Amino acid sequence: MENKKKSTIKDIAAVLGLTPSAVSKALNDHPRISEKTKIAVKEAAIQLDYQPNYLSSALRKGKSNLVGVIIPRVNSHFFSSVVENIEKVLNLNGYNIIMTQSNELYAKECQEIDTLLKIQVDGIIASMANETTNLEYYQKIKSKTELVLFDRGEEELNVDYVGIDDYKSSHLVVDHLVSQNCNRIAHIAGFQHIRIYKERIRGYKDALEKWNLESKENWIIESNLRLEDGRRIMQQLLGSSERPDAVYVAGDIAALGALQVLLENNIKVPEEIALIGFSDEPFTSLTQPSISTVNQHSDQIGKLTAEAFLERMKNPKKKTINRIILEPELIIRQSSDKKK
Amino acid sequence: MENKKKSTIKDIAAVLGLTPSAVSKALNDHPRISEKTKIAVKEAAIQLDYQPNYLSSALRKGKSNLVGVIIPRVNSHFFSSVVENIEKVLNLNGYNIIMTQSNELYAKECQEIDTLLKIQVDGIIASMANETTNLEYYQKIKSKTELVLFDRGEEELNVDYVGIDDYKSSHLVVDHLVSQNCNRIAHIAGFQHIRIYKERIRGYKDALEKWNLESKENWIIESNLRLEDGRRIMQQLLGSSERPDAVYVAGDIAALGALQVLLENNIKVPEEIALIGFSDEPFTSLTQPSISTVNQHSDQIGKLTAEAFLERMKNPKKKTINRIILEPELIIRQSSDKKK
DNA sequence: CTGAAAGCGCTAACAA
DNA sequence: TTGTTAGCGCTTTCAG
Repeated sequence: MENKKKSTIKDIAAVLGLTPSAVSKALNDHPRISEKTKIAVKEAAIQLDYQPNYLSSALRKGKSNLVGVIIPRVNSHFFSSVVENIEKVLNLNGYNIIMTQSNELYAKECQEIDTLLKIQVDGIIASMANETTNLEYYQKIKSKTELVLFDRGEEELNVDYVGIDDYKSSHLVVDHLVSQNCNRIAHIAGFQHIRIYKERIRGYKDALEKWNLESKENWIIESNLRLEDGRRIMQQLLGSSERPDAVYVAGDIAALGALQVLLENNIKVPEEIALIGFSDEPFTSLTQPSISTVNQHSDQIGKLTAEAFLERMKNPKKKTINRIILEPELIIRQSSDKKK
Repeated sequence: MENKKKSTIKDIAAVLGLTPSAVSKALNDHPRISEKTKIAVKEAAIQLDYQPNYLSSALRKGKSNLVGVIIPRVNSHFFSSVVENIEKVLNLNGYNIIMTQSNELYAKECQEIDTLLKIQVDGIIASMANETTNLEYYQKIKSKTELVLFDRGEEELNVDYVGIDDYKSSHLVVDHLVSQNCNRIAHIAGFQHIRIYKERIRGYKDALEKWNLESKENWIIESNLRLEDGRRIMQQLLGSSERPDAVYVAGDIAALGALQVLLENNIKVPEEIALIGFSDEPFTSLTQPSISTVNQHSDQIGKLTAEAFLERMKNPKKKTINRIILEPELIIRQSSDKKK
């Protein structure tokens, strides 16, 4: 069995008859080291299959160049695309990311935060779990390191944030539904304690008012927006005395559940009931009928979030908070387009 | 602006009039420390909002309790579910995972490997990128730390492996298609240089032979199995002089592309051409018609891979290699079921 | 241009 | 039961 031996700068130093400090400087292209020794050192490093030890240099420098990224679920196109773009930008700037998922659970989120802090990440980029109402752990992050939020973030935390205009999204949705002659529009909403969902509800209500449409309280139903939530609530809406003629769902997965129930009940979509989701998950274009939805520009969000983070790292003491709000884009598909 | 100050065992020691080493022992429940001081230390740790520093303890102990996980793409149900299950098991055993994705690119994979090695992970769990043919970097992992592979793994590397029986999968698929009276079965394959795809091709050929069906070389087309590959190859097959009456695709995404082309050409699925994919990605049940596919038991693979890793950590010198091969399961949906 | 020495935060012998 | 000391691998003054 081969030996799992890792070589260190000491080994390189020994081979070349130098001191570890000289080797360290050579490897880091320190200006006051001769080109000759630099070349020799780098040569030897390759020979010995030298791999720098992050732990020790991070410990010494007090900087790990690691960034923790916490997302609710990895298996969602929106979040994984955001992370991909964050990673792209941060890698170019010498950072590596540690991606973790909360699975929408508060307890898991807290655990992940603690782990990341123990690992001594240089900062944390996060989108909060649905369950999270207690901001204590996020305050803890703030007291120990840098924090930037995207999509699901609360204003009270007073940190840099990148997201879309959720209020406006609802207007786009309602305006479009009205143009399709819908006037009994229900909203399968996310939990009101989360800012983005609250904004979507607020936008929905204001848009209804704008068009002089009635806004029934039992047409706004909050939930976790899982598949089964969409199914359950759609069933509930179908059973109610006053059926809506359109349903605006604050998440695509729940919209899919709602669609399943509609089809199982032989209800024509969009003719009898129109349907609109949120996030532009890829599967929305695969269903029959395809689901109209709102594009959140995950690539832009990822890029801008990473840039906000880098900016914050350069200037940790800056007091002004950066809030970047992108324009949402309505994607009209079969589930809400009666003309086709 | 609040101070981003992290407290250390020194701070705790100072508060209680102890030495750092005593505090360290107390925090780690060392037996030769009195209950009284343990309680006092833990109390003070909470007061000071103490967060252990992984870097230093890892450096000292030569063990980071970090495990690197490299997957081709995070945005695939199969891989994200495997990772989720790996994480579950490893967390229970005191490990944290660092999840990275190669995006199917060899260069990215090498970069991720180097990063993980620098971070001094205690081991790496990986599923290889499609592009990877040069095993040099995997040899490098082996020479520095522990390695366990799942799904996409090569036998020559001679490391612990968890996967399904790909050869048998193809038999299940072909047997089923034959039962549906298909006898001109094409195969949109993965690249032959990857063992699992080679096995699927081998199984496909042997199964055809078993049923005395002709096996045309231009009915086996290798590709990257992306959506556009599925589209392109399906188009090619439709244009060929001898059209198949069934297509077995080695990946669900490519199968989706193939389905799109079939529908665009008004070909009845499964009546004119039957279709079967691979991996049981959730969207396969959403398409119209839904896509038959092969279930790879991602949860089991994740769990068993993590257990194999833990076993290896307990006994790094063990020479015998563990190869765990699970039974595949054919999931019959509309795209291949003519009776419905 | 290179060397000597100290130290990041923590742990583990060995002493006391 | 607690303290002393040395050191994990690397960086960084400060000397030479």
